[in-house]
Amino acid sequence: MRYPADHKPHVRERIVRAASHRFRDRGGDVAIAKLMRDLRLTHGGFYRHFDSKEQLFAEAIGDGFDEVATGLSRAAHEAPAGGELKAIIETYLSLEHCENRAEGCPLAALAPEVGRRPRSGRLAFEGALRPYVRRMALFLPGASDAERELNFALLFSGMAGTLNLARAIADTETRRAILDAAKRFYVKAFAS
Amino acid sequence: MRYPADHKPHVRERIVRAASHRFRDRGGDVAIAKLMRDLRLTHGGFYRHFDSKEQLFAEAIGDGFDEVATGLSRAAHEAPAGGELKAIIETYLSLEHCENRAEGCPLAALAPEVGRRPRSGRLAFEGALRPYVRRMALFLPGASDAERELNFALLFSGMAGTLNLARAIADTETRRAILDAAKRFYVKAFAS
DNA sequence: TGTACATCAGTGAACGCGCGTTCACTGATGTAC
DNA sequence: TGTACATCAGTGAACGCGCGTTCACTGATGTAC
Repeated sequence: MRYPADHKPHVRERIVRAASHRFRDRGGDVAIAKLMRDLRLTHGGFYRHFDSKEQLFAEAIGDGFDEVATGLSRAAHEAPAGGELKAIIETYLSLEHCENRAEGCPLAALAPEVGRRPRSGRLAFEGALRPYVRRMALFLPGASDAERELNFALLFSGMAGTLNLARAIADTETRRAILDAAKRFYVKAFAS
Repeated sequence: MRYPADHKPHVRERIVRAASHRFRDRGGDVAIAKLMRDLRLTHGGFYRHFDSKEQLFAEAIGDGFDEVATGLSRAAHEAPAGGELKAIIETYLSLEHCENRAEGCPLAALAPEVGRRPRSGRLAFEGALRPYVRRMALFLPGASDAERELNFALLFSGMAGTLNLARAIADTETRRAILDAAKRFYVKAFAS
């Protein structure tokens, strides 16, 4: 082969990673040609790696959840013992997460987008969400897996909604006030 | 004039109303020509009423908040005394609201979309949001306006996030479980 | 009252643009013999 | 070892499509005189 054996999967991974950031930043409004150009490739080659933009979208969401779960897990492990969940909540609701959509939680950035897609797209989303749920559930209260997963749904969907409200507001001080109030609220509700 | 005096504002209102439903249903992905066709008009006439699609978007959001505030206020007034906020929460988190994006809360359907727009778009959003805040704050706990408005931000952004998660999930039973858990959670946190 | 003109909401062709996807081609390297 | 061919990731022109916006035009009715 004219490229090293691991060349193709490596390029594919770069495409997914870049797409993951762009989709979170811009919603569905991502052009294949521009995405490829940023990676010093041309749009024609895209279809050597993916069947369609739709397939890329599904994989990009999975990659995004993985990236965020890793970041939040790190925050938890750096926290003092017993303060893991508090650290996760405060990291999720930080001004930094609010201002960095591209590296942020796909649940916040893309859930409405996914809700508008056909059933196949929603099933792909559920599949991508599952590892995120499992990794975060480790830090959540609850007597059973089912209970912890329901707590994940409540806590993370609530925080995602608050993040979206903060992002839709122009004034930084109002943003900060909302995020801080939400930190207190969710820490009290889930991590006390 | 070749049309009755109130013809133009009446048509304008019909455009905003229809756009409000379509934007909530489909996000930014709304075509002016199709929108006008549904109203038995042609796309050319659109620009007699609006400067741009952007302007329509801003007005449509305001109209959507008004529609939802009216629905939630009605639910509150039909509730037994003392149960107003509980009724609002249970209406917001109902399967019916979940399944009817087009008539649903713009905060859930459009906040991420707005967060991606330039500052002018976010300011327009804040302006459209304000009457919604004021009308809902009437039913919220808090010792001052500021406190009630912060509670609005927490409760409604949280519920919006949960609605978006439920909408992104394919399975109806999982949806219902999440919505029911959220009802209990938010009623306990804000209406007890 | 009658006539000529002005108004303006609505029409539909047209423009320019960007997009997702296809496809014949390139060219560096691997393989067969 | 050397030569002819196969492979296939990547290229870039092209296709077909839908969109936001513009603009010359229509035609019913109001106004000026």
